[in-house]
Amino acid sequence: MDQNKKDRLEGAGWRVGNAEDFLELTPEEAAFVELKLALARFLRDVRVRQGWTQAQTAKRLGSSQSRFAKMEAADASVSVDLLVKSLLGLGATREQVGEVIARAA
Amino acid sequence: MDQNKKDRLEGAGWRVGNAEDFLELTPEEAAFVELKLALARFLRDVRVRQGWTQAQTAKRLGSSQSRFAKMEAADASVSVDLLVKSLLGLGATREQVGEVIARAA
DNA sequence: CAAGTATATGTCCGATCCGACATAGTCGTC
DNA sequence: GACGACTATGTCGGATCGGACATATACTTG
Repeated sequence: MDQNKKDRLEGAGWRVGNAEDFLELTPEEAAFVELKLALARFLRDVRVRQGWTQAQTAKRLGSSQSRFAKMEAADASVSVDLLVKSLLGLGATREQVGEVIARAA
Repeated sequence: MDQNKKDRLEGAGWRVGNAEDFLELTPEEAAFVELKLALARFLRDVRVRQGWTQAQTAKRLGSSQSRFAKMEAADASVSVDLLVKSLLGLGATREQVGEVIARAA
């Protein structure tokens, strides 16, 4: 968010910050959430790059469209285990998974 | 294992391979196990480097010595979530976690 | 706008996970 | 070899996860 918009919102009575501030996460919790989000984004990238639907991809993994949607959304009910297993199941390498975790925004 | 030893064992009627062969894991499953083992080793490194016992470290994390032992052993009852959360809780960064996953043996 | 296709959200329940406790094994010191 | 400190293993009950289903929302096409 640019500074202008931030100022305007705060001028209008809004408090502006990141998820860490808003949800009052500890730094570790924030890092964990970021890590999950990075994996979720990567999962979507892998799927979209192949031109697959969520339903198709879920079937490949022996899962359901709804759960796969939650994976891509980094839903609270989705574990890092599931994200990593799914990525590996779609052909991503351990190296790629590590890179995504290490370097993602 | 060097080739000599491998030959001797196989000559004696042993089949020699890695965990993947022995347990008949798929490549994805093998990669997932390796990933867990890498995190478990890193967790032990972090603890030992600080000169802490398992009990001390577990207490810091709000867990128990027995569970922490299982973490370091990459026990089947330990999730990647728990390993990652524990590492972050001990001060490791997301970048370090990613590097360990990407580059570990 | 109806129908079709894709994605998102809420809920259920069986499966798995995790902290805790008990106890067993390991190692060094006396 | 008894003791103490540390680590490993087995088990249990409560908590969380995950596949499935139902349903909602969003977009496209005729």
